[in-house]
Amino acid sequence: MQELGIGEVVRRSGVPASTLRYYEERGLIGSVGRRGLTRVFDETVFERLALITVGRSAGFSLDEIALMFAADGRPRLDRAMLAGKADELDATIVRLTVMRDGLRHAAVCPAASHLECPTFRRILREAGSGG
Amino acid sequence: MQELGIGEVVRRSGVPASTLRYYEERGLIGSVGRRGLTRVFDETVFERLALITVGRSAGFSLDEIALMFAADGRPRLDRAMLAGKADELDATIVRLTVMRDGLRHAAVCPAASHLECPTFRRILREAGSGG
DNA sequence: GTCCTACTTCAAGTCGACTTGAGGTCAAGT
DNA sequence: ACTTGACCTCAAGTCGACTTGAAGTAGGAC
Repeated sequence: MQELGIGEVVRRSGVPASTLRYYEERGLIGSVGRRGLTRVFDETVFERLALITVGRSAGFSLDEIALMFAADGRPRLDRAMLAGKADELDATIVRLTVMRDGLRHAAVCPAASHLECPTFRRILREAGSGG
Repeated sequence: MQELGIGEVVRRSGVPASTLRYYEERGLIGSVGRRGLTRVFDETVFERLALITVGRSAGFSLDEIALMFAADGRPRLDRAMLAGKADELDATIVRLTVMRDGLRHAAVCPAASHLECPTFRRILREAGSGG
């Protein structure tokens, strides 16, 4: 597989070098090795970065994301954890959907304040009880 | 409407008093007034807190959430902004859905490492390009 | 040989969102 | 009168996720 310098990874991923070093330090991405001092990555780093980005925007911490990578070690626990995370995500998706609908409504609602709009308030109540 | 002390709000919302004070300072919730030194809230605070909670888990900053409340001031801009936020949310929801599917798959996938699983990698690629 | 560019380390700084702690007020109970 | 408990303010601390800056190295162009 092709070897990549950090600059190349920065260019192709848009992730700053400082962040890449930080992720490596945290064990989220692994450089293949070193050529002298400088890190050498391979193509798989982009997949990991994609997963990190998506995971972050899903509200997972870097530690949690790191756990998802841990292929070695107890796979049993790992898989249960993944399913758990999927459930968490499901709940989040529901809440976001409610929020999105609320915003869409508020954007066209004639009420002076969104908090005075019955529809918006109902939506909020649902979000509060459901989440 | 019924007047509530901060302790009551804490009990019914689960939000710590320190956080309530902080939100008030940031202009996210307004106490109705003061009775002596102590803050007095009314029932609408729960709706606001619900919106804040949902908004936070949707990845909005407190500043952004504060803007959503601003009923006064240019309503035109406000509504466009709300629609924009709704679009952002839509994108987020798509990404989360992809992530959730990826996790669900990984939870049952027989591959040793999730990164070796073709399905998982395809899902990631989609997430990366779509996000 | 020295300049440039791309990399390196390590410590410290930043930012958002809170939390914690010290010290004070006030009303009610004993 | 005094203690208790719920509240207050304000400054400082914490935590996660990075970023920034200073100082150094390694390899190629001139």
